[in-house]
Amino acid sequence: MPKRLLVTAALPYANGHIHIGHLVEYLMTDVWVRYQRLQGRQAAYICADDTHGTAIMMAARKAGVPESALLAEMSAAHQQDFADFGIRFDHYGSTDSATNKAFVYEIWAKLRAAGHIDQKTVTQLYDPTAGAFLADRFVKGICPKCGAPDQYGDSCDKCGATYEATDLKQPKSTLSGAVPELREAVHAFVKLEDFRTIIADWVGRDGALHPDMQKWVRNTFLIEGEPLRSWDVSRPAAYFGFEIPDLPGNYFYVWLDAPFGYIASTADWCAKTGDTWQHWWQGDGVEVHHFIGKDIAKFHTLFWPAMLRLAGHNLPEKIHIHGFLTVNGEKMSKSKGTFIRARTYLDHLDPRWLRYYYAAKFTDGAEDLDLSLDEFTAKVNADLIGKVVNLASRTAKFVPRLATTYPEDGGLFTRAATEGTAIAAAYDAGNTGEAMRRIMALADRANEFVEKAAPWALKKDPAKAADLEAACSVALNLFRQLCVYLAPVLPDFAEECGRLLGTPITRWSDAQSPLTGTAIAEFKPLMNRIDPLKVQAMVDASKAEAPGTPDPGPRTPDAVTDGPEALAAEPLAPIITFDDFAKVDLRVARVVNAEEVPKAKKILKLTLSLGGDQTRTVFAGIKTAYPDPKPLVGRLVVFVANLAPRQMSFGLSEGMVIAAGPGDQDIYLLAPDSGAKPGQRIR
RNA sequence: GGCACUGUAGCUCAGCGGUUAGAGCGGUGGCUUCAUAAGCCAUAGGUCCUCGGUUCAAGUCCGAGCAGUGCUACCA
Repeated sequence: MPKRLLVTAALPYANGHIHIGHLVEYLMTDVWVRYQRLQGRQAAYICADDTHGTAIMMAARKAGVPESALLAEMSAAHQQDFADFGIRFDHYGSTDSATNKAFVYEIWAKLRAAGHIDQKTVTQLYDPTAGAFLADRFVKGICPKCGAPDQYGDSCDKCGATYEATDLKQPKSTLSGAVPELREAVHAFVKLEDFRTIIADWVGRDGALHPDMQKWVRNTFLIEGEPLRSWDVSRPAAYFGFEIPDLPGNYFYVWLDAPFGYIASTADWCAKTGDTWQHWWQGDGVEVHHFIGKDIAKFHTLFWPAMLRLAGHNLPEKIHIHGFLTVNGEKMSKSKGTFIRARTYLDHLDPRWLRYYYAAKFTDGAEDLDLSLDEFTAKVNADLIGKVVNLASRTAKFVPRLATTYPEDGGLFTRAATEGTAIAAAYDAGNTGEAMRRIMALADRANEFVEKAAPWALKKDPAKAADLEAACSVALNLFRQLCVYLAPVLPDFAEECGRLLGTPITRWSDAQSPLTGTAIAEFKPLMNRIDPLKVQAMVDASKAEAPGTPDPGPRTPDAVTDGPEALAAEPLAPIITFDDFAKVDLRVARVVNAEEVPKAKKILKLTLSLGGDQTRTVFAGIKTAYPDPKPLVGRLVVFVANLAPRQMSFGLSEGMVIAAGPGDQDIYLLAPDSGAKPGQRIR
């Protein structure tokens, strides 16, 4: 007996617009849900905006509006973007709802009652200007171990030391730039170890996770002899979220309430339809399927099964985990115009093209998926236009109706009907790419048939009218099969095919028997081919949207408009005295040797000359930006000469070189103008 | 360094113990001109990363190594 399916996609954060990376997940889920429905299964597709947390709070403050205003606007934008890509949710809710609050309060009561909560006083940095405690990522300062500046509050990016944010030297809030002060606060922790067996059993359940992800969870968290780390689920005010009932002034961490948004959104939907949420989350008749990206696997594979079990709900039947999107083989890049918002795509291109291209790339694994814009153009044009649409386009207008008995076709239709089983299995498993390959193979065979039957030749000979009708009836029925198989990906192909052949496509089994005798309506173009110029226009528009990235090319100084992002990302530090500054001895130095360090991904070993026979060795974390050390040799750099030496696993580092930029590829060494001599002091 | 994944035609990938290793795109040559310059046929192109092992038989299983990717560690 078929089970009902409750399907969710991850809840997009209300702090930004949907982009083509998000769409991987919502399209993957949409295709799967549509497939299941074609098979006659009852499926609910539930989503919502994820609304809580510090980031939303700060965005609202910056905009000078209440959070609710921000949320309403973003929810509307999200839903419009999804709708325009043909992503059809049964309900799109919000985690900032009374329903969700009730679910969160309920689980909280259960956690308390069962003794799964620990409370510990945590000394944490507090931003008096913003009036908020600072999560690790909102504090920057000097690493207590190695003295590196500009480090986040949890670990040093330079020496790798991990520490508490309170250990940072000269900390400052990235929210306001204020100097944080120490304040004590009680935090609540869920003792995750209490749920170890539940989690391990669920992870081991056949089919719950892809084997690769199963290994990941086991190797990363379920390590023998190591208890699961307790999970800090509370945040002191100010925080945008639900207040904890028995800890006034404290709020639930966003990742506690966000997943309950799946259930709350279901409940809100059920309230409209007269159904009950229990009908979808409890008992034998239903399976829960979550679609998520690999970045949030931890929350869904550890915390969530534990919470669900305690709440008395079903554990997920399967968590479908996908990888990230790359564009042209690289991470999406604002400056290259490959960070493309859903809306920007829609302004230039047909959403069905992306639906098909993504579908052709989906697998059941968590590997990244590449959108090669050239391949995108070629594949959509060749497959959808050249093979599928063309099949109808070249046969539909020759005859007024389909033959009353299905003609002999050499077994083509039957073979394609049989192939439906394999295609269905591929869809079901999430191997949509395989499904697309099989469908296109069928399209190839259908076009071969048309080629041999040559209806355009038969048309010229009135004596062959019966043959003409037969040929077209076969071709159009093969086309219809393709439309059925493609229906989860391209629902409007199926719809248009229904109109063309006078019989709607409503079920997967419509591909099992040919249509006969129906009148053929006028053929209308189903889809246009992709014009590469439009793809380029979309990329150009995305580039233009990217802040602070003027087009390369000749620039005059007054034409440069530098964006505010860099400063906003890291506000100015508190005022210091000249004496403070004078303590830092900056020197011009020449790189006399630069080499890679074995076993270090980010480190280069630099030998700096201060003139004469004075040299210093520095291990600098700049390799990501300067992968080849050779060109560095000979150039002048700015060197912090009186920084305390630091023993590192590679050797002794005697200072540091100064560079700008946030990290990774964006690191820019400073250089004095020509004429400066190694050893000269910089002041 | 740790854990994992990947390495097959120019590109994207399929094949995961069994005949001469496949598809699509791209290349080349031809045919067709019904169709949104679509389609069909033919053809070139491969040490299936390397080295060992198991087996009657290995891209396909095992071991080691190399390379790439992701997470993680190192990163004054």
